Amino acid sequence: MEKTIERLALYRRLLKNQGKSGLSHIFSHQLAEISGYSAAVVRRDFMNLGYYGTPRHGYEIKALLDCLDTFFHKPEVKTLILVGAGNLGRALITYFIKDKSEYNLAAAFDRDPLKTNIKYSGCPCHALEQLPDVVAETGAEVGIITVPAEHAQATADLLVENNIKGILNFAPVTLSVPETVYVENVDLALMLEKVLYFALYQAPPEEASPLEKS
Amino acid sequence: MEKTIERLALYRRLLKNQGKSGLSHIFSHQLAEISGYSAAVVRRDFMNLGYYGTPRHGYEIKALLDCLDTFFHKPEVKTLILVGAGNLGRALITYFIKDKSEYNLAAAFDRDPLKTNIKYSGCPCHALEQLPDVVAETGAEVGIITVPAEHAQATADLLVENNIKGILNFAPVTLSVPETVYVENVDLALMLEKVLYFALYQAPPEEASPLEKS
DNA sequence: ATTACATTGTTATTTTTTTCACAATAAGTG
DNA sequence: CACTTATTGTGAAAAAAATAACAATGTAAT
Repeated sequence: MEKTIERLALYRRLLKNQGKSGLSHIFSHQLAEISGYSAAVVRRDFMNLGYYGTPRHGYEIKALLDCLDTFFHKPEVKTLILVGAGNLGRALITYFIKDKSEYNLAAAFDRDPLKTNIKYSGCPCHALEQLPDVVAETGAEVGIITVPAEHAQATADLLVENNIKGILNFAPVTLSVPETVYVENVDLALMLEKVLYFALYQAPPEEASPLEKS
Repeated sequence: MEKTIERLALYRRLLKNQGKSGLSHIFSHQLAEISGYSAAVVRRDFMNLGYYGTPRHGYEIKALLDCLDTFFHKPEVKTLILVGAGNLGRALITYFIKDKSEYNLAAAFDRDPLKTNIKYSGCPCHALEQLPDVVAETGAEVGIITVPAEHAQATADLLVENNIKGILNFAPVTLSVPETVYVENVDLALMLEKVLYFALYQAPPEEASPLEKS
């Protein structure tokens, strides 16, 4: 159900934006249109979620949103930390600090003294040594890694030692962590490589390719 | 074969780094270890690629890399552009400009005059109006979108008009483009949401969950 | 009421991806 | 040269995901 959960998070955001348009209901094919998936996938996802619409009227946006919020435990605001205040790290601080109501980016960390004891977009950046204390005080449970590749594993180890349960990893490294810790890798170079491949060397939807079974 | 191609790009990078260690051969289980996939997946991927190893010796790294380079058309250096020189955009410029040998990030663009006619990490940033000329001159084929959500579709339209064939989109918006254009979405907020969900509300590998079929 | 029908919920099918399992292979050993 | 063994290549099975198809539903129109 991993794919379904990814899409549910997307639907939730789309519906929150859509809410502003004043409509009270939405059809599976409309959500399909704006999400880029098919109507059948949308209906199946809601079936898995356990939310039911009505024929002719579709899904009631408000109730559906409540259901999605419950699914994602949404009144709870979870606390995050970020390690690595380089260019990408600082950009992500700015990116995530905006969503105050959804997450609480409590602090950033860096090993470089020149980057610490400063606030970036209002988020305090501490020395790495302070990570255990800050995690203990703030109750942070999820960490974002934006350190250079060579320090990524050590950073992950530090996070794991301090009871972080989930990691969003931007370092181009396969992290080794206990299986109780969830890691999601965001490998920018590989994503670009994929775009290059499919955009330039692959016929549009599904035509001939070197890998095709003949 | 989409998943296979994603992994092939990863193997390629791992092997390039591994190359420094001086070893001439590698086993499927070793590559599995460092890539985080299984040995069976690695072998099947190479089978699909059409590269064959030898029992007892495994895969010859140099020849395998040559094969992967060919697959990804690697002597060719493809030209990229980036639209949206905000925090994230500038961070990505720094990120991608390093890989001179793999890609050529020719230029960035922004609608804000304060951000244009400057170089970021050596990459010139122009006004949006100059995009058609710059694309024509540089032959850029792939674009990176890092503009705010409300301008993302207009940016995509502009890229498409100028014959861009692939887009790496960081705006939290489902872009609508002709199906001859390949779009890869990188939705940071959704990825964080996924980590939160699986890290905090989901038993480690595959245990009970609200979505589980009972 | 009755009818028509747009839309849902769900089953069945197909496709894609992963896992399993093992015969085939070739390198080293005695 | 025969024997052992680690490893590959791949068929077959399983699992996951997407697609197709359609009966059930309930709304609205007549």
